[in-house]
Amino acid sequence: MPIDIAVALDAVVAAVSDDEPRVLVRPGGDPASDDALPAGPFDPETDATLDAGLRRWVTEQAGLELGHIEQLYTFGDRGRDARRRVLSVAYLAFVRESEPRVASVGWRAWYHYFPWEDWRDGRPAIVDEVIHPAVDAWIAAAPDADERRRRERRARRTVGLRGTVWNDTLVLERYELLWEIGLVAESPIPGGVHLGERMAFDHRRIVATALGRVRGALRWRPLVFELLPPDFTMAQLQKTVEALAGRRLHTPNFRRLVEDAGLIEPTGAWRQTTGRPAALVRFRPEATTERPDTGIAIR
Amino acid sequence: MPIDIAVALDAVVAAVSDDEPRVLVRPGGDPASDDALPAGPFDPETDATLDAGLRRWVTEQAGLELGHIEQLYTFGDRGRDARRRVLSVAYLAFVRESEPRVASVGWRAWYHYFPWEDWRDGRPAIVDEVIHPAVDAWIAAAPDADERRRRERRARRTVGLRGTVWNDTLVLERYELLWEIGLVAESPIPGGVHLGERMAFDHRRIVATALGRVRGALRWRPLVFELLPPDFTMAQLQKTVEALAGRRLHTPNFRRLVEDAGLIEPTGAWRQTTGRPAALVRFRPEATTERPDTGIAIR
DNA sequence: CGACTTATTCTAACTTTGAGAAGAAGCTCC
DNA sequence: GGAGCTTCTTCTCAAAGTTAGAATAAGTCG
Repeated sequence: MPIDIAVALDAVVAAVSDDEPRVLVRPGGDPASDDALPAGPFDPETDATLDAGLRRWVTEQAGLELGHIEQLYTFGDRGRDARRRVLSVAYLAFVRESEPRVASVGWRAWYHYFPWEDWRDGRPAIVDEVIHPAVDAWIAAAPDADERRRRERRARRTVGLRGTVWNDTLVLERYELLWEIGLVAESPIPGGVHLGERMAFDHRRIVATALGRVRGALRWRPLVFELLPPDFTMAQLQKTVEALAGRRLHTPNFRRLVEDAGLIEPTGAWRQTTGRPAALVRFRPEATTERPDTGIAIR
Repeated sequence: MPIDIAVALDAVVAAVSDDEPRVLVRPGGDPASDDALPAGPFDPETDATLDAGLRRWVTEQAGLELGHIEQLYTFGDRGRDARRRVLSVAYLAFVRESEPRVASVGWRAWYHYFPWEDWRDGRPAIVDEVIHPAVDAWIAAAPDADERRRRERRARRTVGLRGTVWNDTLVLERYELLWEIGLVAESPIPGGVHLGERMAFDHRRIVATALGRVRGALRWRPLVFELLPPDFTMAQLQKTVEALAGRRLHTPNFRRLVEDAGLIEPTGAWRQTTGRPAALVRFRPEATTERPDTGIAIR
């Protein structure tokens, strides 16, 4: 007979504004200084589904109308919340740039919590100056050769140690490594340098899961369009993708990729810029029936 | 204040034997005739994590040692289980072919529940003879033009209507469409033809989620190797991938793909066949650090 | 008008993929 | 022992897709 348990719904509400991916946070959680994700109870009496429950309380609390939502992960580790054992089902939700901003909650840049994930202005200095040295020390401190080999392999895979590739979708794996070696404030390891801003409980881990999911999904689902207004320019689309992917893309190739995939169509209108005017385009929903993967297959 | 609720852990335990992907089921659930997934309670007192809870009771009940496990999805819809409102966290687990088989539970072929997903011997007849006509009728029955367009688009995307592509990863979306139009026995729509074998509760939906996940993950993670013995031949690997993907692959290209990705290395040993002997190979774990995606990028 | 900015198109080298042919190495059977 | 069969393995070549850079177009600003 299962023992009953409280279930909470955590929301990672994502938007992109001013070319910056942002997440909705409750400023002042518990402890007061840390940002926390908005969370609400799942009430089996009133909510027919988990999705409906999430939409209900986000609308109630933040006054936001959510677009596409999807389940992220269910967290049930002991010690997540010191006060009480809860299970929390985390959701990822998208909101368009045009949605009204609310006073009771704040929008924080995603890379505020994960500065090492933003490669748009080149390789972040902290990767070579902080992360790699710390990871090297951790590998050297392995108790035996077998463990050292495992650590070496893991570090190559997650943080591109010794010239190996930096896989931009491994956001969670990277955060977990930094947590283990004491480079983030939430880590139980005392002292040391702490990267990025901390969040309450295990919320930064949840946001890492979300960012990884977004980056992965970008490639095979038309997900960016949930974050853009109905009509947009190619430059706007590219900036949004770059913001999420955390790296720059080659403009002519990006354009060809998106056009050849039939993902967009011209609206016929134009938008003034400080240079040549840009054609306005819109998403083509029929694209989803024409190709197996309807994402922006960067790389 | 959240209301407490019972939490169950459902397991989709997958293995491939005799070139057939199989799933572990409890024969005789409730009602007695339907196969059910093995499920156990999550006990917050004894289990530190959800993963640990799952491993504990699978070992207890089925005597199986699970390899890699991963969380699939959390289901909380009202009406899933008529007896009581429960939340269930579904997991996907892999077991090697060599693992002992247990008497109390049975291994059923995946395609027993999803005959329309197996394209290894060509396009299944039921696609053109049953599914497409029924989907056509459902589109024609739309109340208005707008809804008809939506249905048309959805049908093209999920079941490849009117010559569009059949996307082999959309297993869940396909099952849900068949459910909605009454082509599976679990559907609330009365009468009609029913495809595949039914399962208890919403368990077929969970297995559909698992199959879709496996097919998707195949492309970017070295997941097949969890299902194979340590040493295997290229033909064995290809057969296993084909079994999961549900379609045939071009042997020379498959070999080149896997070899060029550095996924395998020769063991030096050979295996007798009824033709030319085959070289035995093993998975190369270092591959995970050399490329961003370490899957078998079929398609 | 000239300089600058942003958008858009073009092109050439290179890489990957798709499909088939052909060769290699065993077996069975006459 | 060789013909024919089976399975494994290598090769080839055209088609398609990707990368990177140059060039062009169409506006704004001073």
